[in-house]
Amino acid sequence: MRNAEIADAFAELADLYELDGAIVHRVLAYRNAATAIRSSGRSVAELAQAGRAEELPGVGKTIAEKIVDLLDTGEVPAAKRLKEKFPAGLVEITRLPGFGPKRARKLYDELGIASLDELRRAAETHVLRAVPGFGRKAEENVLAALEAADNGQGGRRALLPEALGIGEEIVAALREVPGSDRVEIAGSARRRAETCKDVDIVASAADPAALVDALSSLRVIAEVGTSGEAGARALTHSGMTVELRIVSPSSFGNLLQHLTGSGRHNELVRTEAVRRGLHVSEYGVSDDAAGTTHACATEEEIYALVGMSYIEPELREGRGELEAARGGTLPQLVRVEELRGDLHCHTVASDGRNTIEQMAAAALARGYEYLAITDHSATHGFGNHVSPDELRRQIERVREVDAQVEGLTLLAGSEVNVLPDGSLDYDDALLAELDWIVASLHTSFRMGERELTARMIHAMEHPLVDLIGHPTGRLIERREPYALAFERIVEAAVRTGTLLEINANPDRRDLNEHNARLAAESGAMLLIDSDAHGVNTLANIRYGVDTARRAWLTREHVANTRSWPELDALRKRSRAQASATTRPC
DNA sequence: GCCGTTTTCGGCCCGACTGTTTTCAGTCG
Repeated sequence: MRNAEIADAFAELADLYELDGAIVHRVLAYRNAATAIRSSGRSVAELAQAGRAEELPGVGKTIAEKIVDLLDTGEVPAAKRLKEKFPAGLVEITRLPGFGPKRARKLYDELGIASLDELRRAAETHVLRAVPGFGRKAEENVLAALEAADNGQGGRRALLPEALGIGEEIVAALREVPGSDRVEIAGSARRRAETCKDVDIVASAADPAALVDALSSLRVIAEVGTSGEAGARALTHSGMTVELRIVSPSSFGNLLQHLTGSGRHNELVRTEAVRRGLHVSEYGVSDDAAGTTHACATEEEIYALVGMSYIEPELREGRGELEAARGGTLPQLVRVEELRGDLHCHTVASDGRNTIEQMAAAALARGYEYLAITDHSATHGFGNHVSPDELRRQIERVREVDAQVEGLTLLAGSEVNVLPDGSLDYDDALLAELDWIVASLHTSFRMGERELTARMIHAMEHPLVDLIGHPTGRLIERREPYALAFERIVEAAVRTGTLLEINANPDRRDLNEHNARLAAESGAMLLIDSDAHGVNTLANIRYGVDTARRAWLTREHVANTRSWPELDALRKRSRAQASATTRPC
């Protein structure tokens, strides 16, 4: 059973306990456990079966036992009992905006409402307002929320580039407004999460009204809802909510920290503060003993007050960053400027939009020292495969351009398909002519875990495969990862010296932050690539760096922070040669 | 239900908003 499935089961159990009236802290304990399970890079099923689930933060004896029950029987016994007690539609009602377990439960007890349809009817016929605590407005809100849900609105999460694009445009415009002081993106976009529900912007300004005016006149903004001195809430034409909050410069740091989150991170910071007799809020850090409140212009001041070094936004997820910040062991996160080359991109030879020359020029303009041209291979369908003869000609063209271009090492590579049996779709003699080989899966995803894992490991054992491209095959919000035993893949990567890619395409970001962190901790070497299909998408590399940073990676973990000769020396074909030449006779 | 440089028991972040009620519970981020 996958981590996501186990996490879903415990998140659902939390919902059910909440409906059942359990104390909030117990419910929270289940939610926290679900989050820890979801973000574990290791297989929680394997961990639990080995009796080691309690190693996960927030998982104690009880939940560890329940994980084993779930694995053994396919269901947590407590969840089974509660599902018999509460109809499935009740949980759906708790997810409606404005509804939680208390209000859903009240309608169930008073009116027997157990589904969204029944709720709609009760609102339409004004039966709802007979229940204490519900009135005219509640009925209107129910109907509006149900309509929004029917239209597929509500709950849509944008990929990071969409949210960042909106946020960066707004920030740039607001910084130009006379009297504006500081303007920053906050929220999940600042943490560089894979998806964002809305765009949060924090500002300080001498004239807040001018900022709100400027926001409402921006091209991206369709309408401004509520607005005032403290900020505004607006909607973009694409349907994203933008939240602008304005404070005095003296507490800019407090609001920025508060709105950057994550919720879990803030909760942990505040718990740590309470232990020191302090209370952290969006307005300042108050001191019980002194009876004073310290407003913080910068986030650094807040973290210093609670005894920690500054924590980069990408790490603020409640995954051990507080302990590291207390102990002074936070990683020096890899930066996009540290990448010296890109080793996965496409040209018109397969499905790219630009020529080798154009890609080389664009790589030079980015300041790269090297670029590998890795078009798709012989069996890549979609009418853009590269036959063995075409690959030979492509290698020649790469060599010619390499000779012409100053300051860039151009590598002749290929993104080779891993066939269902784990073999590659060019013969070894041709592969040996290439400087760089990415092996990826593009077909036959629906194999069982055992077969698919063996298939990928077989490819990794090929002496010429340098890198596994987009190793889990997931597409964010669209396609689940392949059924891989990821820890086996990491073991094989370490054993064979095969690099694992963080594919920076923002639809992929594959490896994800959890897998990348596990791989690095296990001693595997990672590499960040754009997988660009044109000159414009080389810049996508930033999203791969975002994932790497969220995975706690330093430049040491990322192979392409090295020069090409250094990287060349550490890959497995060089190591094999080295061990062959130093072997005693 | 989890957890411990206060604790193996007794805590567990903080504040705004909403709709309802008349002082606040529930929801949200």
